[in-house]
Amino acid sequence: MAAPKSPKSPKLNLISLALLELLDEEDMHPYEMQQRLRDRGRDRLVKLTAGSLYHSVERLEKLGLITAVETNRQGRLPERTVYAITADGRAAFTDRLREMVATPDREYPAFPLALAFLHSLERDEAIERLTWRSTMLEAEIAAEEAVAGRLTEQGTEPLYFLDLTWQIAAHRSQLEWIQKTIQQLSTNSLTWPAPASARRAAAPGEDGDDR
Amino acid sequence: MAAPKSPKSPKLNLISLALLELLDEEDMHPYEMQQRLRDRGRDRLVKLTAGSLYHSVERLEKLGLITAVETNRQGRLPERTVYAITADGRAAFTDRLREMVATPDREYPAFPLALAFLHSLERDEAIERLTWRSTMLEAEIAAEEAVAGRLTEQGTEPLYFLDLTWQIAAHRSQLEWIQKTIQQLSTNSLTWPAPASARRAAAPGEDGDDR
DNA sequence: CTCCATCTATTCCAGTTGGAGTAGTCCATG
DNA sequence: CATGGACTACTCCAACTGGAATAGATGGAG
Repeated sequence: MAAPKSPKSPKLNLISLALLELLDEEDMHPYEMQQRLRDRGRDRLVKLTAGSLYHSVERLEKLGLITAVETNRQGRLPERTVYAITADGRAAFTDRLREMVATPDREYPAFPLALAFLHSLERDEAIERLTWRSTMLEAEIAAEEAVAGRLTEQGTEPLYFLDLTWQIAAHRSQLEWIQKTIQQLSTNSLTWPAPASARRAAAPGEDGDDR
Repeated sequence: MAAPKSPKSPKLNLISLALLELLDEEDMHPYEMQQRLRDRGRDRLVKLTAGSLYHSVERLEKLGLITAVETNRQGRLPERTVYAITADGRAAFTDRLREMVATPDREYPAFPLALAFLHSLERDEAIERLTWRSTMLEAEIAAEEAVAGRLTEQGTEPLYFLDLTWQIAAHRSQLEWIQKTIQQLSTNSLTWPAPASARRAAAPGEDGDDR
């Protein structure tokens, strides 16, 4: 039973995982995969571009996780190759999924770095920008909650949109943190230093120098 | 205005931003940048590899955001080129920073996708894996809190480790969500469908939503 | 004084990614 | 029945990433 997990299988990326799931339900050709992923809204969880998709399909085939089962052509349109998942493919999907569930991945989002540098802005500007961010976040949360509401009304099992409830929870917590921080900055309970960066007013195209 | 913000300046990536900050303090050569970034623990916020670093330096130079000011060599070691930030570089740094603070970036972490697929594991295994994840998260939080505690004792201004407090808050909220979800799964208040072995006959109707 | 591990410093290259391009079909419009 | 826009279906390529390789320097153990 145990497919012996080929020597050094490279970690499947997100697109590959999404593709394997699709092919587990039905054989199809790459373009159809793209459409289906979009229809399911998977493009909110995975960066979806033609280039990467076709490349991933190729790689999955080389790894033996999927196989071409048929090629056909309509008129003079480019040839379409229909792929099917293999037993190894199913195994690889579950393996990778288990791993992704169990282990937090070291990822590098931009915002923490921005926070690390926040002190190089002026205090007032920092507050302003953070406020902007919190507004956008509020909008995002509202949109997500609308979707979640609709799904619930339709009677979709919550298990099927765990990703959405996760996102909502994450965004709510982020929003709270930001609002709390704005508050602290405004009341000076989080103190701002003499900005060493104040000497360089980073206005582009400056010619006059500093007083 | 003098510097009309070059036609289509590509978005600076995280390394580039970190490099610009370093060079704003002092001229230095690439290897030193690497060391300093590590010393400051920036490698927690930015994926730091030699390849990307040297490549970024090259690109920054091409963009005119930094310039080589000196090259020297010690013995027969490879030549070191010392770089300095330019006025454009300073401007680009602040611009990008402002943007990163203000706008939440569409990023694609792995966990939400894993959650979207969670139902293809068996219920018990899902619980087990999530429990594992929560344990690792607890460890991470403990480590981060230890660091934060030390910094506070040393009298470092909280403004200078906002990134850490952010991470702690984020991780705490994630931990809570996971624990709550494990709870719901265990008590069956979040119901599991026919297990993985029974392939879904009726596809759950996730509608394509907007936004 | 020689060997080895470790540090200094950079280069190389095989993958990946993502945006742009290509090329044919299908349909509505004037 | 030419014209343009939307859709189908890939293909290409420039840029970026990250791991490995290179190659000399340095300090300490035997």
